[in-house]
Amino acid sequence: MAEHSLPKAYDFVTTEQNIYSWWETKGFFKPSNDPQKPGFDAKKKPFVISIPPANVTGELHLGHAMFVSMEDLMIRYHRMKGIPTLWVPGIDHAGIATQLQVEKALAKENLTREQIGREEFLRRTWAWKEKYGGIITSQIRRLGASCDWDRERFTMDEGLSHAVREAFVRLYERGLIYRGPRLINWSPGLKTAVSDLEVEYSEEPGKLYYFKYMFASEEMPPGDNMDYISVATTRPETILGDTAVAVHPDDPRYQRFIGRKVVVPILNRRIPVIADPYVDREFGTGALKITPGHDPNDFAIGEKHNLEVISVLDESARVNQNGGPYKGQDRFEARINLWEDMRKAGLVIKEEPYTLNVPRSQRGGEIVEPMVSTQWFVSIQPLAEAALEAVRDGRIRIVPERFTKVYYNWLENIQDWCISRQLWWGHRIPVWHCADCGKMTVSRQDPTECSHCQSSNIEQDPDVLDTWFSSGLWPFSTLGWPDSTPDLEYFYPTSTMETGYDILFFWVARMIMMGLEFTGDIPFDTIYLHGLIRDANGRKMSKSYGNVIDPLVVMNEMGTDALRFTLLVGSTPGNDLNLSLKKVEANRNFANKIWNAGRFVINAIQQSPPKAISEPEWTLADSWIWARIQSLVRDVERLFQSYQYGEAGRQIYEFFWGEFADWYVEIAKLQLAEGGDRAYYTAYTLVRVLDTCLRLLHPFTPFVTEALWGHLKEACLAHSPGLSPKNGWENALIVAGWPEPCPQESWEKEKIQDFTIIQDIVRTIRNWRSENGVTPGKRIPATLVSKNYEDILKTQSKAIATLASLDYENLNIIPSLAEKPEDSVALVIGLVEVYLPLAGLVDLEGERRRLLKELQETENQILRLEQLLSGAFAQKAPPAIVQKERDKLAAFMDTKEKITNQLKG
RNA sequence: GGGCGGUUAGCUCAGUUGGUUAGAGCGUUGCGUUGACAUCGCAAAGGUCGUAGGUUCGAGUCCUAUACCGCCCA
Repeated sequence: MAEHSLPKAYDFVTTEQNIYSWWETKGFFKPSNDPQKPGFDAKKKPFVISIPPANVTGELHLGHAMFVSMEDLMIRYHRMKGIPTLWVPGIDHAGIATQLQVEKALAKENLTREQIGREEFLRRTWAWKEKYGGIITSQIRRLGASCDWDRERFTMDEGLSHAVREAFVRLYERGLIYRGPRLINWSPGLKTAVSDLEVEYSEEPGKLYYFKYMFASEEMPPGDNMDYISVATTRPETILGDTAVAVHPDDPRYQRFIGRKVVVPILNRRIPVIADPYVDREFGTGALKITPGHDPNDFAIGEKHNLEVISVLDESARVNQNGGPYKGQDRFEARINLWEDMRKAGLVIKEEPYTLNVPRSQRGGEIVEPMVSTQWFVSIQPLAEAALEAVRDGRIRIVPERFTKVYYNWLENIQDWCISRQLWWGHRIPVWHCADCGKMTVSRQDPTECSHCQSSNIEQDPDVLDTWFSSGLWPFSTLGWPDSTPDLEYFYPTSTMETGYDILFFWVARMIMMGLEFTGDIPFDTIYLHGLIRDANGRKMSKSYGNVIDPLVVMNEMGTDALRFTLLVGSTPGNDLNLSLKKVEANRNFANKIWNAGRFVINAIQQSPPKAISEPEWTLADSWIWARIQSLVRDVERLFQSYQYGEAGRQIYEFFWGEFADWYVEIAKLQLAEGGDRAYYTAYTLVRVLDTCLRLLHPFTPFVTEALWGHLKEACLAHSPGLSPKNGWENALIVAGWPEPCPQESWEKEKIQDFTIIQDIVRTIRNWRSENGVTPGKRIPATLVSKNYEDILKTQSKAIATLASLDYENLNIIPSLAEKPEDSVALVIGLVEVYLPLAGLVDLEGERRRLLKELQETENQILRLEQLLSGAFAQKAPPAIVQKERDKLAAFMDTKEKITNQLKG
């Protein structure tokens, strides 16, 4: 690349592609200390992240963009610090989602999976995975993800499948896995159990149905004219599965009925009236029908009272043989028909509008049915205890801290984990049922015979495991567990788990439970949770709203760096981010700003002498920018250490644009024009500051910084090697050293103060010019008066003149002035007075009003400060703070005097 | 019902050991382009930091209560 021909605007399209493949082929993504390579040092502590595996069916969305940006930032930061860094990428098999994709393809051929059989179905699914599984990883690369692709894993890999089987068998052997009928959430559409976490409750309008539960006729006590209990339900079809009616034990309305029998409508089964304090006397009629087969609360009551559990629906949620005449009807159809029949039988009392809490599947929204079903479960209690302890005792820290409470709350109330799914795509449960003795064989290797009776008449359990079962093993299975591989030995436990707070339960908690169980160690010491990304107005992105932002489109239009910077800087830990394209646009501009500042610096290198003749004499601007960048480095380090990446990014942005580009670069132009050593040392400062900024920005905006850094390095080496960093240039910015903070030096504060005065003077003059319509190009004479700062002003006269568009030939700087110059306006900036000629530009009356307004404001401040300093503040506040306020007061007094004098004149 | 978060400029949001004139981006208004950058520059207008109490010399920041919005769990 010819150094003279950097394009005028940053071209992210070609840059991104070139840079990424360069990084990858150069092996920069590999850990610098690798147990698989010679020279490995086991004593160096690595920094490790295992990626939250993306669904193999997935298309890149902003959630991916967020976690990749965040994790890549952490990885790049640690890598630049010289820490051996590993980021393990991978994808998961996404049981249901993938199976649906393949079934959809089958449907196009008019086939179902049942028709082609399990084996053929799996063959096709693997083929599908081979074809589409790489899409998501290539998209993750586009985001700049610096993961070690040689270590990429898939949850259905041989190795990870091995880990899954080992985990299952170990839990089984410890007695923590059991199989049995329990009430679970059933998806009638998918015909599988689904996780409690995958059910969402939505409020929907419905009805509350009141009806009569008639007492069994043979029990009618003489003289009691009450022949029924009225009961209300939102789901009449479940009446078919009722096995009791419950009332509150203290409810005087019903106490006398407890223990008697009532008759299930239409079916005529006899069921008892029971007493249970769970019943809410205020709700409905105060009497509750109990359907243990189709309601979780009723199931619990049923267990307590030893009630029969009747399931009245089949796996498609049609009424089964227990539903008498309604057999074969869909659950909603049966609701209507049963209610109609009850109306005919005189059992209906009334219907009321009622807001239902409908359980819907996260996937597709179908209404989930609580059903009794034989499934596999993990006894979660012992695992949960250990997982709680690991966070309680501080071995694992959650950022932001408030989520620890959420974590505790969930684990303290956790239910046994239903791990079986009635799918074909997934890890098949390693249990074989014997047709002869009926016992189960649980095995790491596929057995040929029953371990109990040696019969070969065995068949593997048809179910597969919940995808989260394999994801839970992810931090260690990806490193080779259960084998004690060099990777596992060195890289485990990993360092930080970074993910969205929405999968704290789904995934993070499970990784902790399983990590502790199987490795005896925590899987990571820090959990960093980011928020969810919403649209510009805070609405959830969804296809039906049409407000989905596609990160690929954004990257195509504005560049990856712009998107990354927006996501990283716009977010605070654990808080949702409202993403607007305007923000991305602003950050695209920032990338362009970086690029152009770089072009300027490179040009400066080329225009300056290749070496210096004497020792440096730093200008005020030089010293100021040095002091400021040191301060920035300190702040950024502090913020990174406390996970405030967004704030760190913002500060770098402000420094780069607002201080380096707006002020230092402008003054540098003058210094460069002086030529000689002045130009050389200015170029030196420009290079050092830009280099430092590029390093600080690299984790945020890796592409533009890497590209520009390469040009900078090249320019220095070609033109003035003396401008290079002390230890020379590294091979690439991605592996360049992170700027290390050093303690503040004594000169820094003063230089910053002095330069701030120059800035104030320039700003005030610009402001005045702008307000008075003096064209920016017009150079005007000026007189600067200041006893205290005469010297500084004199050395900076050229800078002040240029930045404020003053006529340098007619700029006077003097310690004091006997008399106010004729026809001029005075601006007061602290201890400095600036006189500008009116020259017919400004009307005197307007000028007088301006001064009066300023005087008023100054007097307000004096009053405020006098009150402050005469009160308790002066005694109780720290002396340094008080002194600061005293100084301010003195400055305002001075200003007041000056303004007053001017008003006199 | 329990828990958590939010409420700061027209919009979207920063503001983490409390330090005394509250910031940014976008939008609006005015002015400005032949060498780093119009993907820009220089300025301006715009805020009783949800409300009410409290702690403190000092509160956007800490405490209590409360309103509204949102999320999670049941």
